Amino acid sequence: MGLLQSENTRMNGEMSTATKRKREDEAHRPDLNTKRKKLLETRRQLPIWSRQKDIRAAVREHDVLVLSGETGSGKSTQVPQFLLDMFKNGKIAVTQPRRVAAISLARRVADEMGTPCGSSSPASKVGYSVRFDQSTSPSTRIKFLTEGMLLQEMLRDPQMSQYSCVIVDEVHERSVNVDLLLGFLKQLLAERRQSKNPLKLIVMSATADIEMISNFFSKAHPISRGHTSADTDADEVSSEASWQGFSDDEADGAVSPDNKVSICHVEGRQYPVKTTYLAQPTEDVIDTALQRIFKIHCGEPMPGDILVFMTGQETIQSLQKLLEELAENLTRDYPKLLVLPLFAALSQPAQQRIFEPAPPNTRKVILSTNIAETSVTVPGVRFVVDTGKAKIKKFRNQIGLDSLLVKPISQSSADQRRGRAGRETAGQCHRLYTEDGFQAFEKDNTPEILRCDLSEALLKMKARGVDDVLNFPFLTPPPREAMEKALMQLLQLGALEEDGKISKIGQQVARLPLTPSLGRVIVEAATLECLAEVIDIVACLSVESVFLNVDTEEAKEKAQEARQRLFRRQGDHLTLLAAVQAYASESSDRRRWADDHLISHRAMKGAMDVRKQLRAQCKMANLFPDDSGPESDNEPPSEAKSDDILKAFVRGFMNNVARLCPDGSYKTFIGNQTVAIHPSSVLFGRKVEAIMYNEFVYTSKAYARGVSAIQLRWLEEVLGS
DNA sequence: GAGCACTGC
Repeated sequence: MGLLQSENTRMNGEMSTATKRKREDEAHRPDLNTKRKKLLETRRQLPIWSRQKDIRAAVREHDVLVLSGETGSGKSTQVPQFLLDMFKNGKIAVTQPRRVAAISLARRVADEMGTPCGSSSPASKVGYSVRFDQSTSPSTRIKFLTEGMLLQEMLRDPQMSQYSCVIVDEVHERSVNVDLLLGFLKQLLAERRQSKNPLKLIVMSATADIEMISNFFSKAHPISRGHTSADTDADEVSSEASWQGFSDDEADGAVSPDNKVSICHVEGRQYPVKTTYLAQPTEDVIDTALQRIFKIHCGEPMPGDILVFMTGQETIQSLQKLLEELAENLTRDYPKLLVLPLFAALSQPAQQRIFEPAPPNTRKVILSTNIAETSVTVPGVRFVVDTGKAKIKKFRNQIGLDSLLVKPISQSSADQRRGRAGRETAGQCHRLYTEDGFQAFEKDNTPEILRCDLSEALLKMKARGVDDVLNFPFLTPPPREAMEKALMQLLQLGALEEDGKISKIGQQVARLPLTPSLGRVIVEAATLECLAEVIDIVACLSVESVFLNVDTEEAKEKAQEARQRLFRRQGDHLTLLAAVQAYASESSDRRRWADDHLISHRAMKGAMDVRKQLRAQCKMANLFPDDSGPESDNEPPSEAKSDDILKAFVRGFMNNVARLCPDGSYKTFIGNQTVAIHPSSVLFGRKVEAIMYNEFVYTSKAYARGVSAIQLRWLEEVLGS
C-alpha cells in the first residue's frame, strides 16, 4: 500500500498529461487492436513462430535456455511474448546492448500485443528502461532494458525479485556489462532455485558461441535433481534435428539427464549474398575501394546502394573527396553518385541523410565506420565493400594506457558486415582482402573484458558482495595480472580496504554512473566543498567532445575568437566549467549560443542530463553539505576554489600526472613515459610545471586528453587525505 | 604542430 501510494504521488506532477494520454489511449483502443491483428500476420511468417511450443517446453523444464538465432529470426520480439503467460507473478526482463534497440523493441512488442507502450497508460504491459528515459507502468509485464540498467538494478535489489525471467539478448557482442550480468545471473540462478520464486534465464546469441555459453552455465554448478517441473508436458517437446536437450549431445557424460541447460537453434531469414575476395592483397586499400566502387556503380543495375566499411573519419573523408572528384567526370550514360559519410561524431542531421531517399537516377555510396555494423541499419544496401579493418581500443594495464589502433577485424565481424548486403534482397559482398587473409582473421572479436580497464567491473562485483573476484565465474576470465592491477588501482583510490573488502567510499563510487576514478573525484569534491562545480566538469567529461572539431583555418580562427572568453589558463577542466556555466546561464537561445561558440549542442544537452542525474544521486548519498542544494550559482570559482577543483581531480587521477622535462617533453611521474598534450586540449603547445589528465591514449603517439596544469606539491597534499 | 572506432550506467 505504501509503495502504491508513493507511486501515485510521484505521478501526480504529470497527472494532467497522464490523464489526457489515458483518454487518448482509450479512444484509440480499437486502433491498437486492428494494429495487433494486422501484425499477427507478419509474426506468423517469422521463422521462430513454429518453435513456440519447443521454446516454452524448454523453459519449463530447464533453468537456462541458450537460443541461437540469426538476423531476421524474430527472436527478440517473439520469445518474450511466447513466455509471457508462464510467468504470472513476475516480470520478464529483456536486455539489449543499446538504448535505441531497447526502446524500439518495446514499441514494436507493445504494438504486436495491442497494448500501449510504457508510461503512456497505466494499463501498458510493455515498457522500457534506459538511462535518462524510463517508461513503465504499474501493469508492465515485459521490460526492455539496457544491460547497464539491469546491472544497476541488481546492485539495488540483489535478488531481482520483481523478475521471474531474464532474457539476455545479443550476448555475442560480449560487452563487459553482458559478461558481468551472466556471471551474476549464474550465481543468482542457484540461489533462486532453492526459493519459492525460481528464476529462468534465456541467453540469446549468434550461432558460433552457444556451446561455450551452455558449458558455462552447466559446468561449475552441480546439477540439481528434482527441481520444479510439475506442469511439464513432455509431448510438447519436438524432436527436430536442430533441437537438443543437452543430454542428447553430451558425449562425455559430464552432464546428467536432468541437467538444467538446453540449447535451441532458430534459422534466420537473410537473402543470399555473393562474396568475392581479392586475388592479391592490396597495398592501398583506399585506391582499391575507389576502383571497386566505380566498377559496381558502372556495372551493376539500379537500384542498389553501396555500403563501404572503413576505419575512421580521416580515411572516410579522403575517400569521399576522391569519389566526388571522379563522379564529376561520369558520362550521362551512368546514374549519378551521392557520397554520404557515416560515423558517430557526425552531427545528427548529417547522419539522418542516409535514411533519405536518393534523388532520381542516383546511387548512394555510404562510407561508414563500424557504426553501420551493429548500431545503425542502412536501408537500401545491396553491395557491401569491406576493407577488413577497424580501429580497436585496447587497454595496456602495465602503463595504464589505452591504444586505439587500426587492426584486422574478426571473421564474425566480416560476416556481420557482409550480412548488411542481404537484408532486403540478394546482394554482393566485396572483400578487399584475399581469402587466405580472411582465414587468418581471428574467429571472433576479443571480448571487451579482455581489452579494458577492469577497475569498474571489479568494483561492481565487490559492491554486489563478490569478495573473491579472482574466482568469479567469468565467461572469459581476464589475465590475473590485469585483475591484480585493477585491484591495486581501487585500493589506491580508497575504494577498497586493505583486506580487499569494499570501503564506504567504494560503495558510494560504485553507485555512480562513472568510472571509479571519476567517481572518486566526486567523493573528494564533496569534502573539498566544490561538488557542484566538479559535477559540471565530470558531466562534460562523460559525453562526447563538447568543443567541435574545426577543419578549415578560417573556421579555426572564428572558433578561437568565439571561445576566447571561455578558455582558462589552468587547462581543460576549468575551461569546461566555464562553458557549462555560460551555457546554463544562457536563458534565451541555447542552441544559437552553442552554434556561435562552435560548441556541440548535442553534447551540451547530454552533459546537462548527466549533471542532473549526478546531482540527484549525490543529494541522495548526502554528499552535498548540509542544506546546500546542488544548484550551483554559475559564479566563476575563486583562485582557491579553482585549486580545490583540480585537487579533487588529482585524487582520482594520481597515476595520470606528468612533469615537464628540460627537453620540453612531458614524462609521467610514474613509469617515466613520454606523453604529449593532445591537440584538442587548451594546453596544447603550452609548457607548465606538471600536468594531470583524464585519458592516456596511444594513436600515432601517446597523448594526454582532458589536461590541466597542476602543482607537484598537490600530490603529497592529496595523498595525505 | 597535429587530431577518437563504438557502446553504456
